[in-house]
Amino acid sequence: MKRRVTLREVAQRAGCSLTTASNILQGRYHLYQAQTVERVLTAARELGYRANHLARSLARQRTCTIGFILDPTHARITRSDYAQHVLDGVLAYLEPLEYDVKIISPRVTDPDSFWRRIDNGTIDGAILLAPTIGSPLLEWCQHSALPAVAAGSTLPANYSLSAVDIDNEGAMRLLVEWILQQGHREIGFVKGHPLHWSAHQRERAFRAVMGEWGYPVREEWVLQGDYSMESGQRAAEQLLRCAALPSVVLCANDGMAAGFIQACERRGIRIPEDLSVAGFDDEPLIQPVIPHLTTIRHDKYQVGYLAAQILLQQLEQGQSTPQPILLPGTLIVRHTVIAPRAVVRAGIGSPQSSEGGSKR
Amino acid sequence: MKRRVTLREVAQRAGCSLTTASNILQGRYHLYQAQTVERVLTAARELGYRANHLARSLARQRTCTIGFILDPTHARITRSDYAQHVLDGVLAYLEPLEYDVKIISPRVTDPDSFWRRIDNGTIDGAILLAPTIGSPLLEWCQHSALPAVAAGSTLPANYSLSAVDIDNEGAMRLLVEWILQQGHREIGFVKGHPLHWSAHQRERAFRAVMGEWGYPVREEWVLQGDYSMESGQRAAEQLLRCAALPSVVLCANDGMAAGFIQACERRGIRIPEDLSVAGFDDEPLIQPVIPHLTTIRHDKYQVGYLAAQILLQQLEQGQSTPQPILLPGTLIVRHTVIAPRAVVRAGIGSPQSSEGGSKR
DNA sequence: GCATATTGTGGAAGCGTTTCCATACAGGGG
DNA sequence: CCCCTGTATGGAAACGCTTCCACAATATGC
Repeated sequence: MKRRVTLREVAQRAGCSLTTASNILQGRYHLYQAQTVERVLTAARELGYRANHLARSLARQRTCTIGFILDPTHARITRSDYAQHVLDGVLAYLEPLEYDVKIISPRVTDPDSFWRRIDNGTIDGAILLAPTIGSPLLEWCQHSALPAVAAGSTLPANYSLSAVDIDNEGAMRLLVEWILQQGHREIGFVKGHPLHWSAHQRERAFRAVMGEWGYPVREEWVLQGDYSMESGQRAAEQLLRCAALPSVVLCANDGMAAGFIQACERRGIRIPEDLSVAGFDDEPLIQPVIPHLTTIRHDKYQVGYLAAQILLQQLEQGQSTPQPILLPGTLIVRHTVIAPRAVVRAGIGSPQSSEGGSKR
Repeated sequence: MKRRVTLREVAQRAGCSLTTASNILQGRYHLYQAQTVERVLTAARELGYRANHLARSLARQRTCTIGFILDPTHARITRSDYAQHVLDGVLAYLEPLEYDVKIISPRVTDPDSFWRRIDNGTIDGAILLAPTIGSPLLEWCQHSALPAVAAGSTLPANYSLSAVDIDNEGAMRLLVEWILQQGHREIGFVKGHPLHWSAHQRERAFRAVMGEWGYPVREEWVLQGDYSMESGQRAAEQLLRCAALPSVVLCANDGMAAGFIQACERRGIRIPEDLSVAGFDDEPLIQPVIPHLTTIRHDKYQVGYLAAQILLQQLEQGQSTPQPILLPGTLIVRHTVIAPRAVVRAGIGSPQSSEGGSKR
């Protein structure tokens, strides 16, 4: 393993100083005679010189590397589809800018090594992947000087941290309003994982729209889930024990919708003839299972892309005030939601409160 | 953004030299008086000192970071399920050892910047994710001094590069022999992507076992695919145009098997009553779609884990001779393969050539 | 012809560590 | 009392690069 070529050797060969070689290789040609520039450039080429980023980073006091930090409370999160898309977006934005991405997935719990693991001087900034409620990441972030942005979680305003996420509330409003417009009034809801902000946001939007339209939420139809397929199944089983059934059930994500539908069909409930079901996320992995799920689609790739962009902005023009960015979702109408029996071809309801439900 | 605490400040506060502070913080307590050790340690704690890895790397001439390098010929590979599992394994092995992982996904084609992108002094070694045939990665690797190991591709012997992969040939032999033992003789095959070594290995094993048992391969039943679901569908459509059909079709991966089965069912062919189908990979994402697919399972996580292990071994005890590691697959018998009509409850064939087909 | 810009170049001090080696001092054996 | 060994510590040179600033040499203005 032969030693790497250093700048000193290039300078020597070109017969000039380190300074000159450094400047020229950084493209500051105008400072020097064309002849000198030429000499340095050929020397570098002939020796196969590649700058040592480590030394450069140390001298420049910036590494051009950002950390993609996985929340330790998720188990093996790289396995999640979500993480992948976001990472893809991050890479897509950062690659052309010659920024590197370091994956950090702290598995230690002790706060000291945790901290050390993340911020040891090798990254300029951090993208926190979907920090959950009470995550040590957020705690860390409050005390750290390192610029950071959260990707995939909309944090409450009291965190002074930029965040990029899909607009959970807006998208859920969209869905609920559409459902109401279809004539549904008896609406069930399967909640997401209680440690995810998104779960609360989706539920809150559901309740808000119901309130605005003046329809009550029946609590026995609101079921706890945790975003997993199995929890969707459990929710279905629980719901089917109720005396009366809603006409539609909204699941806080597609996975639970899939589980829910499977469990229903196993019990002889036909979807959508007997019961309408809607999902959320338009998860491509779910599509082969439940091909016709009516759901909300949003762009996770874009979340990563924008998060990277925001972070770089912060790096370049100093810490700006944290701005939350919300990406809108779109309603994907397929075939698991139909109008409820009672109102098929009858009058369709409209909001009772004057103007609450406009989309952002 | 206040400056980081440096070693110098710790030394100053502890009233000792840089050397002393450095040594003590590296745990070389025995060199110093207990009192001094104590002073340095508390000084560091009080100031919240964290070593700058950059400077350390420069001084030590190793970065404790390895690159996880995506093949530029894959588009957006982070999206593939395969990559995720391997990455997961890599992280799992490297995290406890305090190694960092840098994701590098070169999107440039020009070989110079490509090279610079990968090896700029910031990584000690590289894990190449499933390099494909003719990939620039392999070309790079031949000329680079950086230790590297390929994960997820079994390279031909002339590449002097360690590789960790699933045992494509062995696993396919397992499957084909089992299929033959079920009594099948008329066997179709859907090939994988022609730029993946695995595709050739799987096909080669299929042909080898057929040869060893003395049964011909009917070329009109050997169809080109590319590992995608769609290509499985196309293969089915093409096969169904043949005058005669095989009794079983082996697809080189689960995705194609899923597409194949869907296309068959659409045309009224029942699986497995009319036609048996086997997959390969036991892709969890496919399972919800085709729950009962008979297939081969292997451990991608382990591929990453071992690749990382091998790489670190190379780093620590110098470049050893490249060793290929193959992880065995296991046969998962579910319900998409049944004995062919003709031989149900009849005599079962056995190898004609004496001893070719033993598992490795 | 002199003071003043302008242009091209290099010296040297960082950046924050590690580590080789030297030094200072104490104690022990002759 | 001197030499040797061993222990505790610090000086200083790396590591490879960037960049501030000074300097020399030439060109410009009056």
